[in-house]
Amino acid sequence: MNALNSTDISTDSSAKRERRKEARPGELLAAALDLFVEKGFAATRSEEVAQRAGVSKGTLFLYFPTKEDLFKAVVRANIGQTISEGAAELGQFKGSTVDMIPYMLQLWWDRFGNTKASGLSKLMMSEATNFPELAAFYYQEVIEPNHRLVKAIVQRGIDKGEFRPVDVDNAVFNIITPMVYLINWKHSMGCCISHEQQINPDKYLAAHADMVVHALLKNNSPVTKQ
Amino acid sequence: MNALNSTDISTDSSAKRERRKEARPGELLAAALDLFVEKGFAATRSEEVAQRAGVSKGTLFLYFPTKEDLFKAVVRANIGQTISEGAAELGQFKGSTVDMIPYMLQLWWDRFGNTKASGLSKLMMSEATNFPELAAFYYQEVIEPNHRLVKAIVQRGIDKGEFRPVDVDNAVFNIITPMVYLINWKHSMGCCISHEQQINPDKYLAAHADMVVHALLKNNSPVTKQ
DNA sequence: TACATTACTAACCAATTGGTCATTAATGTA
DNA sequence: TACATTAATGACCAATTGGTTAGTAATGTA
Repeated sequence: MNALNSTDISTDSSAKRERRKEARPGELLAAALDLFVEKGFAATRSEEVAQRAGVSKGTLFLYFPTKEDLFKAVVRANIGQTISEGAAELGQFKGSTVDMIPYMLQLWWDRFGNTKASGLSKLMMSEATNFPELAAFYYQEVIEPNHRLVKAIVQRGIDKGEFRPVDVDNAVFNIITPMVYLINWKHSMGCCISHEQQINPDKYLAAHADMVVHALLKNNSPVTKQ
Repeated sequence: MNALNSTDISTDSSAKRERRKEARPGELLAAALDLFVEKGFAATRSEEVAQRAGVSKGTLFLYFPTKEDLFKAVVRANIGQTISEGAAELGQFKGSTVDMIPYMLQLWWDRFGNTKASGLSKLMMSEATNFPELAAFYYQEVIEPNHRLVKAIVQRGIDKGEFRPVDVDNAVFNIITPMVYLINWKHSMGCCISHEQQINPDKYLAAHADMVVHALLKNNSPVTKQ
């Protein structure tokens, strides 16, 4: 496009060539995360990744030897920190476990669910069978620690006499899976349906917290707030 | 392999050529479902689909003009019947809603979750953004009816005075999403982790039903069975 | 200003693969 | 048995794309 003004040699397309060795990997990883999450690994063209990061395809392969390496780097770059942070923050919670549940869910949403990194969840689910070793890595670095964290909270509630003695390991799923579903939804079906069918995260979160607390509570004595 | 016994002309590879016009589409769709679920749409080679169905690539394109058409046919071929069946079966349930919940979950698992068709869930989640119109179709043909069904049951419990008056629309998610998670897990991470980390569907289902019932129950008076 | 270094580019290559089509052979029929 | 029909094949094509590399230009330095 813009084929006319050929007087000036420097067309729009040939912007200034920049050398920014330190910034490239991060920008490429960010672009790749976006595209992988949106289109899947195989359906994403590596040149597209480069383009979105503002470099040529050659530059992409300068920093990541293969497309698979790029994928692995994307996963590795976006996990780890959040869970340990959240665990630390929850560790010093002093209130009742009943209050802790909605607090934890909100924290999880703010720090992960509402973040670009949450796209990893759907990405890993989609590509798990294509990258088994990476899926196993994701399991032990993300899923398993998350389960341990939630399990500890449920156990705390039981130990303090707030919760009834449930099957803790399976109760964890009841707490976590609706959250995971919400983020996966956001990155898949959520893009394809009409506005009025969208899930409202705030209401969803509140209702879920309410359900979880009632499911665990020993008796139905009035909860802190409605 | 097996390059020696060239005496017999009919090698293993050249089996008898069969003409089975009626059976081909179904076999191709079954093969495609397997592979799409396992590897994703883009990562699945159409020749592989043909091979698994026992035909040549040419035959595949004889029945499905393009790979996308094949994908759409796979989705369309695997939805519809189960939901209405389940709805009918649940419609004539006469017991308490408390008993209806585990019954429904088990029914859902037997009729859908434990079936090849359950792979559709992960498939649609993976490819939703690549096939938005198909995702919307899946939403209104599968997801929405499912939600309506579960919603009716929760509403029944409230109307009969068994359940407390919860936010019905969001409570539905609490019931459904752990089930969806289970089948998605089975087709993704489940393939990549060690045996002792696997989810036990029976325990998972039982624990989930227990949680749901307790979450909805008006008071904690003893439930039918432990 | 001349030179060395290297981040970056773009043209290019080789392999893959969705899709086509002329040919082949299974089946029905007279 | 001869012929017509058509389901099925597999060699083939064109387009795509992961990955390479020779060359270019930005930057530091003497």
